[in-house]
Amino acid sequence: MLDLKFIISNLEEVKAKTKARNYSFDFDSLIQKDALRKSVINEVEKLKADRNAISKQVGILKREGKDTTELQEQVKRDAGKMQELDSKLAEIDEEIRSMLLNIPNLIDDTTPIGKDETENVMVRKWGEPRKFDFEPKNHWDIGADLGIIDFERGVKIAESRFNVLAGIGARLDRAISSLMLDMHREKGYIEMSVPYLVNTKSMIGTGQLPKFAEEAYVCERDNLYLISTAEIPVTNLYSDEILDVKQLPVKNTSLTACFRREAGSYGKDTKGLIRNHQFNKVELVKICAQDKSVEEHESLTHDAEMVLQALNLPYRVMALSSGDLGFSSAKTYDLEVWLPGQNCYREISSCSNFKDFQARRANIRYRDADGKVKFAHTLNGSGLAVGRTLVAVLENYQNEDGSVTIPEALRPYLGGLDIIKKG
RNA sequence: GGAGAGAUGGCCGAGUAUGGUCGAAGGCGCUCGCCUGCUAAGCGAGUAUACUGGGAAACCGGUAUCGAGGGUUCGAAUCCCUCUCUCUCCGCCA
Repeated sequence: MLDLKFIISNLEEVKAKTKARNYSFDFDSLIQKDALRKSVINEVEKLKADRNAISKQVGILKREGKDTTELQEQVKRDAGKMQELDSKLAEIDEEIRSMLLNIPNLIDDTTPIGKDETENVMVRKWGEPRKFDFEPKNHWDIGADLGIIDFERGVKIAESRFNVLAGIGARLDRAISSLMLDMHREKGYIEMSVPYLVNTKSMIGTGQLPKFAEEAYVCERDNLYLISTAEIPVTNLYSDEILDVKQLPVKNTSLTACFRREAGSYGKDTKGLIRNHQFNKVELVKICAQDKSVEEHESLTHDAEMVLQALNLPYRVMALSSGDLGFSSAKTYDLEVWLPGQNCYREISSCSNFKDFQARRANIRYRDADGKVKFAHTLNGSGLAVGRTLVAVLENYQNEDGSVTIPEALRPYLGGLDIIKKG
């Protein structure tokens, strides 16, 4: 959520930056509403000031045993008017809030301007794609052949885009998660185990609601939502709290299942593990002081990259262009891992700096060294998507005979196992 | 699921019977100053937020906020209603 005063005093900048992300918003009606709001406030507060003064007078006179009937009558005359204005004001406030909740974050000045993902900018590249002397297979073929991914039964017990990992597949998934959590813990992140169901307030806090309601699974009866990312519970852990600047930065990591309806993506990535309704992800979340988020964003991205390096998976870092940027983010780096089976780089992590956008919604603040209470900056990134990492391992480490070599870094988590073979 | 208790500032906690001088005692914490050869202790002062009007600003005024929403009243932390959440006991259960 943007600060209304900031919008008003920097209207042209806000309009331009909103347009840069292909968003249209009627700022003029927001400005009008705000003007209306101020005039109503003026009117009603004048009435209330009078009322309060008279009431105080009544109290004093009563104690002296004097008659106050006339004063009381005087206040009664304005009671209806006050109530009317109060409810009008409440209505206007609600309208303004709902408008504000639907305005995306301002893009950071270093975010490249571009119409969509084709204009994302590569920041750096790590590792060289392996040269195969055979035709590399897709992970769904590798997984099915090895009997470690069971797509049919996933569909049977749930619906399409659900899958089952079996045997070494399940263990590999767990090994990858453990490696990630251990690496992050060594970097000072605190591991958190959090609810997978959250309330509406939390969904609004991080920006999933009200705008993206169709993306979320809902438990209507209990008014709870399945999380689409650990960002939601882990960031909202600090909602309505005032942290001390000495506690910052808060650095948390959390492994959760993530649930996404993937509405509107029918036909895309229907095969394999790339776009499932449920997947595991290790998330990194930071809460920091306002002047620290730029460097914290860089280091968070670096922390996510280290997992790919530990697994020796080639990747590139892309700065998302304004047109591809998520609603709440000011700046995002996507990590894209090389997938030889599909002969392309695919997103495996998204590291974003939200600045104070989420903090305003979730009311996450801190007391700075100067004693002032300020909105914190929030950041998060996948570190990494576990399912997609599994995909990358299968495709990059596949052998001609259909077996898959286990990356060195994962072997300690698999009792020293170094290769997955058929049968 | 049944019965009961509760929700007050950064935190703890009084106030609720008897509505008014309560933005709210006291304590802790924090900030500044003093003091002590360091540390601790001690002494003094200060210490909510949002909105809004005026002002270049420092600042000054107003309104709101004691879980949320509504009601009674000239006036509500305090009385009434609804809701949410938390805790305790019982039941059930991984």
